[in-house]
Amino acid sequence: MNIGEASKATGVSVKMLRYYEEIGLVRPALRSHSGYRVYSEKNIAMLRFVRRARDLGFQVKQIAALLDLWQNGNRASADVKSLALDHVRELEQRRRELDEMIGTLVHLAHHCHGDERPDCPILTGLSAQNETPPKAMKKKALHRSFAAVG
Amino acid sequence: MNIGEASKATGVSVKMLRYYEEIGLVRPALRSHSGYRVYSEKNIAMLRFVRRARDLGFQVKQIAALLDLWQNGNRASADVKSLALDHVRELEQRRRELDEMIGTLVHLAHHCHGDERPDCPILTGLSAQNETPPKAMKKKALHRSFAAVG
DNA sequence: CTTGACTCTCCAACGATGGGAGGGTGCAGA
DNA sequence: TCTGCACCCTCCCATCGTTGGAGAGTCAAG
Repeated sequence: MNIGEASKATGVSVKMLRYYEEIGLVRPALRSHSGYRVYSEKNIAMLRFVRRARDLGFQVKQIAALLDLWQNGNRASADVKSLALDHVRELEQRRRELDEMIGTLVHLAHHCHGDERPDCPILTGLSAQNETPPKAMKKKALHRSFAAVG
Repeated sequence: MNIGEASKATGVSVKMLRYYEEIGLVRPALRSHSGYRVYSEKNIAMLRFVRRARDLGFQVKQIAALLDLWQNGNRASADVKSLALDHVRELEQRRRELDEMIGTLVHLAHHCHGDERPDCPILTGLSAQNETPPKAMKKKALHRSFAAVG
């Protein structure tokens, strides 16, 4: 199977297939006589696994750990569950942050008459003296990103 | 006010202060005789505004629009409200996606006994034949990131 | 004058992804 | 066989917001 077919079969873009190989998330694919990557059904299954984990918001490093467990017959399901639940907690944390943002914005927007007049509580709220109104934001820096590709 | 003090006063890191200037989000700061950036109270207020908008998950481009509105006395509050509500919708979309991930993961984890045995429904769920179980993921690619710095 | 804390600019990295250039390959049809 | 097209290869660059460091200059206190 060529890389294009593998891409269609897994939902992972050609670019990402090469990238995952480059960063060592998956083992380098075999090559044809002319240097084309060749994928087996086993490879395809693994890549589908990777894609689903990405869809669930796992980061590549976490997926590497999951792949290890997946391929290791001696794993304990507790290890997998622990990884998964750690991730759930992280997602829930992000969710709380989103909730807070949404709440604040909705609150501000609710007090904005939204007509042609220039005075707007959203802007005055944003330029208020203290913390982001009305609740304080978390203090720890964080940096998250995720993507779902279809 | 030097850049370090401005950073403390606004909660924006020194690095980001220079970056925001570089990308044109804020006007270049005045300079002292020796080339140090000097910030006025007005600058500080503007930077606080920027930081709060970032805390609310606005992207830099959106903040630029907000800053325009903030500084433009002739703005219509409807414009601000519209921007804010657009953003709320985007945040809500992200939240739905998070919810779906969390739901799927919790469902999988719930069916995992989580002991020393190797068989684990989380892994088998991830390697299932079809879409990410149990619900299909969204099809459109998306790429989001946010940060809160304290 | 030295020392340390600050500042400057420039360059690189992160994470995951997309885009494109410039070149080789494989296969089908004329 | 030649041509053309779709595919593949490896590079490099851009994104977005942010951090880190190197190498050099500046400021103020001791």
